[in-house]
Amino acid sequence: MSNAKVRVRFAPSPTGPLHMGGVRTALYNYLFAKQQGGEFILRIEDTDQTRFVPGAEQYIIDSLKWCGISPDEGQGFGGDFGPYRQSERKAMYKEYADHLIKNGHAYYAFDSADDLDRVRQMAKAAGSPNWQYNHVTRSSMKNSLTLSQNEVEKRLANGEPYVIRIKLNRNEEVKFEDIVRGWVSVNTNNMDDKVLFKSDGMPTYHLANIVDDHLMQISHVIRGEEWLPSAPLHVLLYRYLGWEEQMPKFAHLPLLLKPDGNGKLSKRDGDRLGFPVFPLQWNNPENDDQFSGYRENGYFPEAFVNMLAFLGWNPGTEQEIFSLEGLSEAFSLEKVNKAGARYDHDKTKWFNQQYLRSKTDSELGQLLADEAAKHQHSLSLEKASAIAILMKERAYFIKDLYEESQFFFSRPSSYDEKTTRKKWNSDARNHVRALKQMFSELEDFSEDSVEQSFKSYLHDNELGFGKVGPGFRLAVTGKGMGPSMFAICSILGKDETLQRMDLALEKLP
RNA sequence: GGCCCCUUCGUCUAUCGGCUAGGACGCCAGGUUUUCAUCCUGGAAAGAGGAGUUCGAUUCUCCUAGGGGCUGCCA
Repeated sequence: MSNAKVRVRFAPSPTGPLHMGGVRTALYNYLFAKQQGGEFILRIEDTDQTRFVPGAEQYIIDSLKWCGISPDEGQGFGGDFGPYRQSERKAMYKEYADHLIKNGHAYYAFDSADDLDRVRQMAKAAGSPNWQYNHVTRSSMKNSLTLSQNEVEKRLANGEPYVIRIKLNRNEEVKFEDIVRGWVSVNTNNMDDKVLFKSDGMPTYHLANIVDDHLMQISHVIRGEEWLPSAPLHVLLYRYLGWEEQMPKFAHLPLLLKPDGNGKLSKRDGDRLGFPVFPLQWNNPENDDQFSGYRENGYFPEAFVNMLAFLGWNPGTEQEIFSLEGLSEAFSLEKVNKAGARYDHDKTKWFNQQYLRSKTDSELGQLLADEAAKHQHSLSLEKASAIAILMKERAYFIKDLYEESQFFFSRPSSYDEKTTRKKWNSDARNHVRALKQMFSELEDFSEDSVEQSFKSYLHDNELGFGKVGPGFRLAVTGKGMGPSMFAICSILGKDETLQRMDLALEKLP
């Protein structure tokens, strides 16, 4: 490995919200950078002005921040290699395209989009589905290879629209070593003369990405597998630009696949299958499109990140719960898998549950109190913590914690129908009445005290727990199941508990 | 269609020529629990197929099949 400083970039295009596959790419870049003591850079690839979506760039920045993987440098984060938006670097690219023309590795092409369309249609009709602008077809097109120099200069002087295409040699094997895949090799006969510079004066991704990576001194290009087919083209560009010695190392990541059926995870899968595919909720300002986000669905960013890290990578040990720091220590590109990873929503929920349980009681209490406040329930931190301790084993999300705790906040407005039918009878009614009498005489209404009192009642009357417990629970909480009744009573307090018992005696049949 | 990449339990994965193929999620059963949840124990569940290399292949090579990606003046 070279001794150059590690600098990696995440280079999304602001054409919409960043989906979880993109977040994972960003995460792997971040982890690698942190582990190597390098820098993680955010570059916005907005060379296609027709696909600009307002708010998308901010969404990307907000998403990275929420995940805790903020770039060290880049759009929105400052740095010495800016600007970090390709549209603002527009003026830089032409010189490199010109350089390629001068050294014979690129040429002007004057074919209009309509021309190309027509040729492709004709080729298709003739049974060839994939017409390419390449070393054989370029000789019958309008470009600086077929037109006289005079003609070319005239067209340029007249301001005729043109693009600049790379000129590929025929039958040349292009090889490079990918960190996750090993040697990859493609013959130029199977590649085409890609457009490097568009007629609107903007570079295409291919040119911009090489120029910027070089200028920004990027050491490793870590990106999705969908870029693998164009990697050889990029290698050639480094070569033709004279930068091959400083060419970054490549690592092409496996794709995230949809949980059902085939294909890569797409933005519509979430709504279809009932889980978010985006980190944050997205409301498209231009139409009514709305996509749910992990944040809004109550996921902890640590859980989301932990889950994502394991989709395509694992540390080789049996540890699965990792903090961000832990991940960056354990991470290695060599242990990234080659095959696509199918997203598993159950596993994601499990991760969230693990993180919920790992919170301290007071953290959980605070989160529960916050959640309750959203629903106009004011709750002391002390009480919230007590409830959280009791309820956390049955929650995946904070909102579960809140919803399952409803009976603490308000008296039963109804009673569980099944439990009423099965457990509420004249005996149950008598027990509740007797217990109420006993409890009313208790000075100490702590969990232990209530339990002791309750158990002495059972003992004195030679009753089993099952004879009295369910009716008691039903009376106080309206439910047929839940955590320890003694703890519940203690949290509710003596007055409230007694009043609820009264209420039940009045309302239940 | 062409090119490239990939292929271990349902899913995420471990194994870097010699294992009863391990773990996690989910699922099932039993136990603990007044109930539910938790927790504990156990269970079902896999190296696509075919050749070759080798004393020995999940592991290396090739072929086939299957899956995925790319195939735009999109990234």
